[in-house]
Parts: sequence; C-alpha cells; structure tokens
Amino acid sequence: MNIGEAAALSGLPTKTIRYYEEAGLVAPAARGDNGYRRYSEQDVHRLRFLQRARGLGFSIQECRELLSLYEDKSRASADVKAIARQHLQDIERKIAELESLRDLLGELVAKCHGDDRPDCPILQDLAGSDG
Amino acid sequence: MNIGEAAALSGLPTKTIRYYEEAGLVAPAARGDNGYRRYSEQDVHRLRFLQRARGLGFSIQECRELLSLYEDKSRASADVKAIARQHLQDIERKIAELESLRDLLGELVAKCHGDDRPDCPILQDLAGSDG
DNA sequence: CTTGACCTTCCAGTGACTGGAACCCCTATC
DNA sequence: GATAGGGGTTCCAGTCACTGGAAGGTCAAG
Repeated sequence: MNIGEAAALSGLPTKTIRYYEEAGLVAPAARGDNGYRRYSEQDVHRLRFLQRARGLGFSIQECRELLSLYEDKSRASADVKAIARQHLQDIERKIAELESLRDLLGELVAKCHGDDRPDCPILQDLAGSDG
Repeated sequence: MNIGEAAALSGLPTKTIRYYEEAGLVAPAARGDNGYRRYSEQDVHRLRFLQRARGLGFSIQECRELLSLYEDKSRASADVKAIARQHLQDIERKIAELESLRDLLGELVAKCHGDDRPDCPILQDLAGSDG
C-alpha cells in the first residue's frame, strides 16, 4: 500500500510518517517503480505502535527504545518497565509543577477583583510586589 | 549597567535578554559608545517582570500582553484577570491530560511483572493487544 | 603586552512536527 | 490529446523559546 493508506491505518499523518523515516525511527520504506513508498501490514503495525507510544507521551528517543525492545523477541520486560517507569516519573513531576503553578496563579486570580480599575494583584506580584 | 549585570539582577541569561529584545518583547536597549547595551533600573524591572511571568508559564505572547497592560497605567484589572484565567484554564487542561496519561501508564507499569521474561503488557498494549 | 572577562553579531540546533512550493504519477473524462 | 483531480515525491521554512558556539571587539588588571 502507499503512504496515504498506511497513514489512514496507523492514525499518523503522511508528513509524520516521512519524518519518522527521516529521523531513523522506522527503516526507510521499500519503493515501487514509480518511487512511491510501499508499506506492508508489518510496517503499519510498527507505525501504529509509534502512534500509541507517542500518544502516551513517550519521546521519540523513548519510542526508539521501546520499538527496539518490541522487535527484540528475547527482551526482558524489566527493560520496558524501566523506561515506562521513568516516563511515569517525568509525568508525575510535570503534574506536580503544574499543580503548584495552578495554585499560585489561582490565588492571584482570586485576589484580583477584575473590574475596570487599574490596580491588580496579578501585575503587582509579577512586578515584585511594588508595581 | 551592562547586560551581564542586568542578567544577574533579573535572573535571566544574557542570551535570553537579547532574544527578548530581538522578539520585540522589550524595546531595544540603549547603547554606549562601545556598542554595549545599557540598562536602567527600569529596564531591569521589566526584565524581572518577564522572568516571573515566564516562570508562571505565561507564553511570550501572553507576556507581551501582560507587559503592555503593566505599562498602561489606565488598564482595567479585568483585562489582566482574563489573560491569567485563560492561562489557568490551559494549565488545568494540561494537568487533566497528564493525569489521565499517568493513570493509563501507571496501570500498564503495575501489570508488567518486570523480570527477565519477554512477555510484557506494556508492549502488548502499545502493539494493540496482539503483540 | 597579555590575559581573561565581558560584550557584539550571526548561524545552527533543539523536538516533533507542520505548511507550502514545485514537481511527478495515475486515472478518468471531454 | 488536453485537462482535472488526487495521489505521491523532494526540499525549505517556520513553529516556540531559547541555547550553544564561532569569530571578533572592548576593557580593566597585572
């Protein structure tokens, strides 16, 4: 099949598929006589794998590792788990950061009366409590 | 003062200050005879404002708006509040996304026994529950 | 006079695409 | 045979907010 069909089946835009090839995330696709990329079911399977892994927020580098573990039939599940757990930690750290941001900003928003007068605790805070 | 001192006082790297100038976020700094940028307390004040706003996760565009409101002494606090509230919503949406990711990934990690055997629920899920 | 810290500009790279231009291929229709 | 359309191809530029580095000018101290 051509790239368009592979895109439809994998849920990835054609641009992204070419980018993944360019980035060495998937092997260069076979080419037909017309120079078009040709994809097998196997290829689509790999692309869908990537689509899901990216959807779970794994970076390209992590995807590379996961994919290589995926293709390695003698892998140890511990290796996969290590990557996933690391990623999980990253997510949790990010959540914590955002939550503290949310709390800070939430307080400021609550304190701001939000009318047509110019005095505003949000700006005051940003200015360092003197503007 | 020169850019290095402004950087130290504002908490922004010199590179970033130049970038902000280039991006039109702050007006081009005055120059001394030697071509060096010269900064006033006022300038540093603005840079610190940006440093804090960025620290709160406001985008450059949002910072631009906040800064212009900050400099506008007849602003309405409602305008500031609107930006902050929008940003707060973005943060909350992001948190929700990350939390659902965390839950999904957390389940997978919990299900993976993580030893030296190759069978792994994480990879199975990524492959679409058949690999 | 040299060292070293500081400043300048410009260019390239980051991550993960995305959009667009310019062009080729294939089929169908007039 | 011309044309229209919907594929596909490559390459280049842009996104966001910086960051690193090269090549060079400036300044104060020893």
